[in-house]
Amino acid sequence: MVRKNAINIEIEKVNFKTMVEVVEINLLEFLKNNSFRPGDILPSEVELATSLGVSRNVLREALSRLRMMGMVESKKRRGMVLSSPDILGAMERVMNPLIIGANTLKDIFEMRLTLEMGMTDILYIRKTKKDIDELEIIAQNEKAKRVDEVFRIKNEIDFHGKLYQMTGNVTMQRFSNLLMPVFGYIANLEKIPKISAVSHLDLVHLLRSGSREDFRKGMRTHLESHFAKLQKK
Amino acid sequence: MVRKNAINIEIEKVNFKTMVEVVEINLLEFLKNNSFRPGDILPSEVELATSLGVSRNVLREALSRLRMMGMVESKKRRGMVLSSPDILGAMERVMNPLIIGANTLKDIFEMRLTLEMGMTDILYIRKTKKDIDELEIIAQNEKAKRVDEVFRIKNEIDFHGKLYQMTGNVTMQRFSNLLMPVFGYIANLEKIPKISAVSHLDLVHLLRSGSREDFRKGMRTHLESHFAKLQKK
DNA sequence: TAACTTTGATATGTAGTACATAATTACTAT
DNA sequence: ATAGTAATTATGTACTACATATCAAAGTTA
Repeated sequence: MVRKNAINIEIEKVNFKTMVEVVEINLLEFLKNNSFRPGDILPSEVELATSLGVSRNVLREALSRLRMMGMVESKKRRGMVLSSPDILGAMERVMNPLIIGANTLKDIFEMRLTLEMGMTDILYIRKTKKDIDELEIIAQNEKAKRVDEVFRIKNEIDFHGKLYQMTGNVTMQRFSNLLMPVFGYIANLEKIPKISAVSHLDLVHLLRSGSREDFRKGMRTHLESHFAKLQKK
Repeated sequence: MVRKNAINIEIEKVNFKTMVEVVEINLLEFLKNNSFRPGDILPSEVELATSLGVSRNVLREALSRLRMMGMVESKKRRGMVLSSPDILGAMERVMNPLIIGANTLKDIFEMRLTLEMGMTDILYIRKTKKDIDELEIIAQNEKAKRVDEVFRIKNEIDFHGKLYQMTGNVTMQRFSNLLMPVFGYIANLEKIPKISAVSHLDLVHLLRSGSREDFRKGMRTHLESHFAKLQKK
């Protein structure tokens, strides 16, 4: 390949893809274009490799990525089958606040606030007495315990985690579990004020006998310190 | 290995991990335990392979996964450096409504509703006249165009996509872009009613001169048909 | 004939070798 | 001292080999 000038060189470098990356893209395209569905059996590794014109090595490195996402499962002799990917699986592995960029951390924190402000409607559709009772127990526990920093964060995670669980939306719940470490990390950095005008226990009572609007406003007040911080920037 | 009974066999099968999976976990642990930070240089492939007791082949299949997440970047001779992962990258690749499980699709759809109900506060912090003007143009466009099903979905995506963009949260915006195909897919299946009590244009006006509460209620009414469907189940 | 056993074939999983390529370092000659 | 060149090193790709699990078919026994 001839390199004509600096600009071309730059473009080449930016656009340069290893064969593994290319094969990964081609595989995804192949599956989409041929309308593969979960349960369908893929061609064997050697077939794929030869038809893509790469070594089995490269093909397997690309397949390894699909396997990580749960999109491909394989058994010896039976071959590979396409399956429903686990859309959060990959995220769960890399969710380490220490290596994620600061901007992304901020974004994630805001998403958590957004989800909790928006969960009211679904919460009111799915809430049960049993769940509210359990939530109340969590909220009461924190009063009993020592007002320790570590415990406080744990309580915060327990309480809000229970709320997510009450939505009956397992994907949202798992997503929130990813967000929690980030919350803990930021809470630790920023030393969030210890008291809010609306406590967890207040929220429980609102959820039990208040209107949707009441609960939403309560949640907004409960999260006020976080929103105030956003406003400053 | 002795197989005592059916239960043990089952347990063995569930817990069975390939060496690639084990190495992937070990690598992530290794990086976490040794406090690697973005920019740090990893040991060479041969060093890692020998220290983990596997072939370079297996190691590279595991590394390929980290590379996919953007967690590892490598240049010839220079070696591999740890970098900030792209937490949504993997999700973007597998977000194909046709292969994602029905339950997950439902969850994703609910998350979209939750985010849009919860985005009000951040929207009011970040909104600018310029953005609202642009949003209005989008809302007006849809009146001009033919009330075609395909166009309707496109408009819906344009409008709500613009809202996400207005939050200034690129992660949330990217996330919403993932949700949109799912929305389109479900909208196509369920034949969502064409008119809502609160139109896009109404929302624009609320956002421009109404209070937070006004906008939130407007959005709730705008999404009513979706919430009504949730209630039935 | 039916049930069971054995054997063979096949696809994935892992290891190892080889070599190309890019980039850094060391060396050499002027 | 500096420009140019050679050696070094780590990744990227290819190929071979073989172990292992599993399915299928052939063969065997009751």
